[in-house]
Amino acid sequence: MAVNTAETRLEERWRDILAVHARTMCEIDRVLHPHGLGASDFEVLDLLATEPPEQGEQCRVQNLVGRVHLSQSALSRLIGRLEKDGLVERSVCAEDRRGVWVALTPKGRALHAEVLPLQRAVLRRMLAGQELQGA
Amino acid sequence: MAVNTAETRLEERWRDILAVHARTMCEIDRVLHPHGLGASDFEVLDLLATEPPEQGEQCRVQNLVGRVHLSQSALSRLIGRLEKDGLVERSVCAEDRRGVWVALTPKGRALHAEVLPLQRAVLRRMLAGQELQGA
DNA sequence: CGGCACTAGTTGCATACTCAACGAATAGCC
DNA sequence: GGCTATTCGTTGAGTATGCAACTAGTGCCG
Repeated sequence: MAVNTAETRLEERWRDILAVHARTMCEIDRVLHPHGLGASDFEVLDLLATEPPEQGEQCRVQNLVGRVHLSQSALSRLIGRLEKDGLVERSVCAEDRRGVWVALTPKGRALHAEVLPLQRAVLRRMLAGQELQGA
Repeated sequence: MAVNTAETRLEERWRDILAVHARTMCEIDRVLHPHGLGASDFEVLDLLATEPPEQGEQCRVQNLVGRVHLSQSALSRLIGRLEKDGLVERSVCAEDRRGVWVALTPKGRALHAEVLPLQRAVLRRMLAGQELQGA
């Protein structure tokens, strides 16, 4: 019975994660959609925006993979879409010519600043009352 | 500063959820793939398997939507795939002929029993250390 | 130099997802 | 009965994703 209980709690916890994830993700998508962004797009923009500014918000694709929960190919295409929309710029990395620098354009920075409060608001709304951890 | 901290914690919590979700989901997929299942497939099988047995593990599609984090159309196609693989059976609901009953076949029940321990193991592995679920 | 292994990023292909539109059955209302 | 609104499930179209294969560049060892 003790084992059974532990199993059940694990199961419940997983269901919770699934539920919170789905609801929040969906809501972020919904809120960002009018601005032409999806949740993953925002994640990348956000990462670039919070890069050490001395880098000029520049970042190797390599650095992004592993911080976003996306395959390398998906990230490549995502950056392609962002570039097409004029939100980021790609440039070859001089030191290692295999690499690609990705940088936020002014437009990208502006859009990020615009939608950041929206995303935060969703987080506050969806993650509140969920305080199972912390404290 | 206080507000800023709260924002940051929210952000961190969201990142945690994202990370745990991605890692666990991916691992479940990896473990289930050799058996021809994905994570969503298992979720539906699991739901059907834990239905009140007096129903004969039968369930309306309607009941499933809302318990899986999938659109109705995605669920419809998923059930289609499961049916094609002989894991579930569809039948029209006599009382409300718009509805569709979905029932586990013996093969489906057997496969569920086979992979359940695998999924549980992943949960134990990935969700442990994330939170000492005390008690 | 030449060759081999490895890494970075992109692309072809197959698959699964969402949204919107649809067809069928039901429920309510006159 | 007949009519409209609603619900249930499926299907069409467009998009995002992952895997595997590919190109290009680097590093190492001979």
